Amino acid sequence: MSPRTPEQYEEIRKHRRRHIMGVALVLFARKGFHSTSISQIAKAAKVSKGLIYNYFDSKDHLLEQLIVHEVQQGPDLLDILAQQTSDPYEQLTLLLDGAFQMIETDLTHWKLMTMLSLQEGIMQRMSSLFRKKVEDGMSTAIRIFERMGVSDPLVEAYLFGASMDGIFLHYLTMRDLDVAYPLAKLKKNLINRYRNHTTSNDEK
Amino acid sequence: MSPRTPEQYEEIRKHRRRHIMGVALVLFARKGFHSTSISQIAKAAKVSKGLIYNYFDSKDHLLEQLIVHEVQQGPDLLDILAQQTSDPYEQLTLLLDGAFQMIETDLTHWKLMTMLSLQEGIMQRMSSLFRKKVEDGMSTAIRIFERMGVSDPLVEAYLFGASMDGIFLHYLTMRDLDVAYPLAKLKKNLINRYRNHTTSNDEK
Amino acid sequence: MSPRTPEQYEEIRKHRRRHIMGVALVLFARKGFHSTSISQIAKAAKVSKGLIYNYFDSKDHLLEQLIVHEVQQGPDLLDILAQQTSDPYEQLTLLLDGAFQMIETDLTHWKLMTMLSLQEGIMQRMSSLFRKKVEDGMSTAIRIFERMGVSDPLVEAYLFGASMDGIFLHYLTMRDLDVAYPLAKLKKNLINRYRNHTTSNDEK
Amino acid sequence: MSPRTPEQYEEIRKHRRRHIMGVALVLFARKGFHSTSISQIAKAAKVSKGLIYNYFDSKDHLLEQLIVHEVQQGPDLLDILAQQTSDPYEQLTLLLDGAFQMIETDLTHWKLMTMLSLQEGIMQRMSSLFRKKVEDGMSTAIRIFERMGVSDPLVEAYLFGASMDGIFLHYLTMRDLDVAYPLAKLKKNLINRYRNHTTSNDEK
DNA sequence: CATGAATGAGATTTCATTCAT
DNA sequence: AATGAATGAAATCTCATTCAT
Repeated sequence: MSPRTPEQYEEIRKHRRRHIMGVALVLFARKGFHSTSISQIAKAAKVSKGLIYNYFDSKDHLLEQLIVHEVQQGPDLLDILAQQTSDPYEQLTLLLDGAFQMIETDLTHWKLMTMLSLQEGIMQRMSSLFRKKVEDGMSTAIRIFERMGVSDPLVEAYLFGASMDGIFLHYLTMRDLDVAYPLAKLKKNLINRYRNHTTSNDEK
Repeated sequence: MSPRTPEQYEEIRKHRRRHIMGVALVLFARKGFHSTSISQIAKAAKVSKGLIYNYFDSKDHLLEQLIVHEVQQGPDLLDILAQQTSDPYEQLTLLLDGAFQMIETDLTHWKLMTMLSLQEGIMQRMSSLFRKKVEDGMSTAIRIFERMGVSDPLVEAYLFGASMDGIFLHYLTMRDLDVAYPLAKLKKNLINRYRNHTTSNDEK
Repeated sequence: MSPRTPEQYEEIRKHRRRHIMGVALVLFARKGFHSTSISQIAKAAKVSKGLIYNYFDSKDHLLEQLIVHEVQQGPDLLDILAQQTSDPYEQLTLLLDGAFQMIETDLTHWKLMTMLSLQEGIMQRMSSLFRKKVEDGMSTAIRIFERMGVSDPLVEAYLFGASMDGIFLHYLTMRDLDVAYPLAKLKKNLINRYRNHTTSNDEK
Repeated sequence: MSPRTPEQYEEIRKHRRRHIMGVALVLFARKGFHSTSISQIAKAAKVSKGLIYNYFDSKDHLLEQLIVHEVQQGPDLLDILAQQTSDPYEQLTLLLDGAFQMIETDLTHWKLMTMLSLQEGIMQRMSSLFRKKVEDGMSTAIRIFERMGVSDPLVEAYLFGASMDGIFLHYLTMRDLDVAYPLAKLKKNLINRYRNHTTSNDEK
């Protein structure tokens, strides 16, 4: 009879908002932003089209919120793992473990972000957000490689990051083509590669 | 003013066709398939909308032709390079050279294909085409690594491929964010890495 | 904390109702009926959307109530003024004074009514209401001019009314274009014009 | 077989454009801008909704074009008439004749412009256009009254203009309420009023 | 072979109105 | 009595595709 309290409304809004964003994330990641219509999102989320506009100003805004959430979300996997141990090799191992584990659970996020990053004009709007994120990640990785005594930690970090994303990319592609991809073996190989990396690239 | 021969007409058609495909490739790669309209392609190609339908049944068909052309195009960079020398290390060096050179010229192709491969329902239709392409590339790479005496050539090939695509991906992303990316250094590092790879990952 | 009496409730309702109508009037007059949404009215009135429907059946009904109120409101400025003095010239002066004073305070009402009267299908519904209002106003004005001895009191009344509304219309338009409008001078001129109007148009 | 020449296309476009604008003008003037949908315009013009967007970027743009056309259209009725005779009284008579004749033919234009001028935010965009138009009209009128020896030509011009628009406004309103309006009599009265205006308001 | 006007299906967006609380 | 989340119909707008010329 009496109206809901502001807190209850707030709660409802938060839930619904998350729900819609979750559904949109999956659809955007699966079919791309432009090929996903608001109608499809509404149907998948079992809400009306109108409601989505109650929560987001526009389709673009919905995407933007999604991106912001994604970027703010990942509170630096690197940082967290780096604090669990001080041995850089172990840090790397943990990092790899984490990343390869994440690949299964969070592939949707990764896929969406990668798709968007390839599309002109979408990421640009939020480039500052990203630059920060990228720089933070890189500096952590660089520090690890520094302490491993790698000759050129910066390049090593770049290469490491590229390998990881390349593996993700191939994994995704292969999966869509129904071709097996030896994720586990690649992981083991990468770990081995850095086991006593201290000397691997320095003989020059 | 003599009427053109059928052959000349044929030639003109082929030309036009290629021209339209080229323009479409660039636009698709830049803004994505769905965000590029036929009108935009027509305007960019300086032809009428109607003419495009004279050459392609539909927008989807245009994309399909683009993909087929791309796939058939690259007559295995790997193969070609592999024949220039028999020393596997040199082959790898040439391969890297070729790839890093291509990165500047053919990035558009790579970008489009990668975007499409992430988008559900587009590549699936042509999956057989791709599987073949991928398998061919892989087997060539595997052979190189085999002859270099790497312990697990298959995994090495996968990793190598992933690194390359990861580097491309990062390069593109960074470029869009106006951040410098040390392409040259990465290349040198990769070459060094394989210089005497024979022993690098085998100590286990 | 004693429960409110039914009378108090009634009072509150009346108050709220008027408040909403007042806010709606301003918004309708400013942006037009169709460009003003119930949400905007609710926000401006600091009540919920639902509450508005508690007081008015629909947006159309709200407008209708507004019009009825407006029409019934003005209990004939003309009549009132006419009773303050018996000299027709003084009556006219008072009328002009009143009208030009009202122009600042009640412009919103005038604007809304004029907008609506230009819009097909809105006033028609209430045409009987209006006809009455117009006829009453006219007959009062006609009587004044009659007693001033004007040769054609009816036409004079029409012309007088038209001048007044024309001035309002121009004043509003100019104001929106940030152009000064000599309201005071026009008023003085009008008064002068009728000072010894007895003879002004009769020489024919 | 062969495509139409650019000139033919240009002709088609011009015709259609005018046709759509004509239909839109009538509907906007009748029901107001916001209450008229593109669908209604399309249906009334017997074209598809899409075609309207082929000619106008948006509904707002259509309105804007309409306004620009209207404003540029009337190439100063005042100016034209002013040149037909040098006697200011005759000029005024011609002007009144012209205006009262126009009232029947061009009422739609007048109505639309008046409605729009009352609606905040529509005319503002084009305020410079209007200011110019208004100033031109006023200065011509002022010059006429100057030469008639009126004591305050500026105020007289304002009053004259206001009377005209007021008459139009009332005429329209009355017509919609199915009440007769003595247009002809008002015109005659106005003409008489200025016949020997030279002395009418100056006795003070 | 070539053009671009025209269509119509479907996308995005708005908003009056309902309803559970 | 009061709230604002939720709906759905209708509006604006886009664009692949057709077609007369």
